Amino acid sequence: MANRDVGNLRRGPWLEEEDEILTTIVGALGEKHWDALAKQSGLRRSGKSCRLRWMNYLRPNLKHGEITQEEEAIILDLHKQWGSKWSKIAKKLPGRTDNQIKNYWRSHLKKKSEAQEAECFEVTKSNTNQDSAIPLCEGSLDYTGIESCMSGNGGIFGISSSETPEMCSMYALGNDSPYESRISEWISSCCWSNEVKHDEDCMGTYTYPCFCQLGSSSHEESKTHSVWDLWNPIWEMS
DNA sequence: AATAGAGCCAACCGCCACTAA
DNA sequence: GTTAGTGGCGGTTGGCTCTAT
Repeated sequence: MANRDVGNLRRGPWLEEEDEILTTIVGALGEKHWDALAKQSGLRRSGKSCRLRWMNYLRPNLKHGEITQEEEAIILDLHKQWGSKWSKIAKKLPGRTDNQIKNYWRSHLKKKSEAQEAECFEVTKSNTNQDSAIPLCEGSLDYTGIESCMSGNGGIFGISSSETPEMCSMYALGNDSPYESRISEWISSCCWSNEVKHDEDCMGTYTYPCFCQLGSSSHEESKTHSVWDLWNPIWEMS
């Protein structure tokens, strides 16, 4: 990466000497007032650049090694819950920066996650002779499917099976949607019912009877997936 | 050995929120 | 209430390294 000086400011990779100066000045002045700190340091760097270098590389207690399997599992799980809230996820992984996690996600986990997402698609062309399958877990939600999947215990929306998909949609998108508070009830009830098999921590994958709509035909089958995959698209839309 | 393509990651950019004047 | 300054965040860029051909 070539240095690209702009005006009086240096850009591009940091030199060892610059790191030493920045470490010294942050030690003396603290992690604040980055613009003033940058000027006082004599570094030809912007305050933003100094802050970024400190936060992502020089800060004490940062972990520079590889992401562990435990950390990877946490990232995957939290990304399912929160999406690309990297700084929020980073707070749960001491020593890791949001930038590290973001880069790791893009280069290692995105494909893995997408592969898991693909499992959500009801690809049963051979069974139905349909050319296209309707994804129940993607952004364009099929509320009929969701309702059917989730209504066994009242559903996370608080609907009964007699209510319409439109009502389901309305609840999910409304400001006073009850799903957020009901989801924990739903999870706990599912965990202890015969209807849904659960894994060890009750927050991972579930197998539940699922009513699948494929084009004009439909069928019923068992489905194993994370509850968050059903919940997140709704959360993002609300 | 040379080259192309993919993957990785540090750094930058632009936007937004917050705060003080 | 408005404006300017600042910090924080997520998305993007681009150079370096590795791997396959």
